[in-house]
Amino acid sequence: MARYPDDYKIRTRRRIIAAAGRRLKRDGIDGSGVATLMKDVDLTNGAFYAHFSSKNDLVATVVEDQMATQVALIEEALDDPSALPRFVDGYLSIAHRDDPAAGCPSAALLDEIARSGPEVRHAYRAGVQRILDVVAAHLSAAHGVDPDTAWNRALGIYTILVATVQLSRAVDDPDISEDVLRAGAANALSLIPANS
Amino acid sequence: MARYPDDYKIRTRRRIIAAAGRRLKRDGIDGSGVATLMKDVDLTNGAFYAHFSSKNDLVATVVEDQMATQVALIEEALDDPSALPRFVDGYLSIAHRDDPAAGCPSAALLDEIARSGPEVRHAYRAGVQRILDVVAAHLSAAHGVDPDTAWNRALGIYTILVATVQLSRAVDDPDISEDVLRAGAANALSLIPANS
DNA sequence: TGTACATCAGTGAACGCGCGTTCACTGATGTAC
DNA sequence: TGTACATCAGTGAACGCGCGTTCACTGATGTAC
Repeated sequence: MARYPDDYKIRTRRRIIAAAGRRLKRDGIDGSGVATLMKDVDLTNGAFYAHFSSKNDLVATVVEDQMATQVALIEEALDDPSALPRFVDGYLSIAHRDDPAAGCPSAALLDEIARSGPEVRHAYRAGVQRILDVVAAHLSAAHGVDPDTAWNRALGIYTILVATVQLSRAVDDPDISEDVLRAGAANALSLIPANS
Repeated sequence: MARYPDDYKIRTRRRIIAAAGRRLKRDGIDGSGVATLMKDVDLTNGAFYAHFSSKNDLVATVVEDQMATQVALIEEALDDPSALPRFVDGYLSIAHRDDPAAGCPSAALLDEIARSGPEVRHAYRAGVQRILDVVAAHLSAAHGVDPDTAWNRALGIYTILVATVQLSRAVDDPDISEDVLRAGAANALSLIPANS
């Protein structure tokens, strides 16, 4: 029908979403302009509105996509009973701290998401619920945590991880930043019972 | 010497800093323009540069001021041995969740501070260190926590509080938001040993 | 086989607007002589 | 006592720029007949 394959446009859309995920996590929501986002995939600003109805539409889509990626990543990581402590160490690594663009959307954007409109916050909530469900299930299955308290425990670990990375990025002293990461790991691990 | 009292200008400066603290926590750093910040204290944009050398200068000053306020607030709150759990409940209250402008700067701005320049991050680090010192000292004195681990423990409580409030604001479902606050309180309290 | 038209992803200029910052100016008060 | 000048916090218009969004247009391909 046209010179483009059937999935050409949707592939471009996916490229925009992926690149915008990195850009938003690096520069923030308010800090990323539409023209820049399109330049990241070698397109011009005008083409943006053939793919999204507004910047807000893109942001909500990106948050949904980023959270889905995070769910998949966690599900894959928690494949064996000793996996959670390893995941915690990776999350609280210097590599993650120094590369927000490739990292967790919550650590990079949570307070900006909190200031966003209903679509963005809806997408975030759906994602975070799935993450907490996965972690809670793992805590029950692999660590013998009472299912009634597993969700609470998952949330404790989640909040420690997110704010620890935020804090390690915000602080201007490299030694303190590393201390923060180490302390965060100790605290997160203290919420994980030894394997049983 | 002039029609103004000696402290007139510095009082205006303080008014700007206080109003900007509320505005930044409500709308974010990138979301708050200089003209709006000045309008908040019934002045025009031009007068801004008689008080600050740049917007960045103001933001660093505001972060310093906000963190000093937070330190004072915590020092005052932790006056007796049973004070910390009460502070946790207040921090994780619906009132705090629903009023970012009057609340904790970390909960409102931490990831935007992490993206800021050295001046802002320096001001933040100085403040957060004092907060952690105060909380760690209280944990040792009032809860018998080993001084070697008190700082770690303080950081665990701090990160749970900050990210829990961020999360409760980001989520679009009121029931889940309240569950998050409750779970955050349970987790934070679990890091505080019973009084001894 | 040739020509007219349809499809479609993307271009790039333009819209009005708000951004951070600069600067000539205002107007009220004080001092000098 | 009157006048010229200094001080000072603040005004408000203007600077160039980037924002989100719109839209007439391009150019390559396909279909119709």
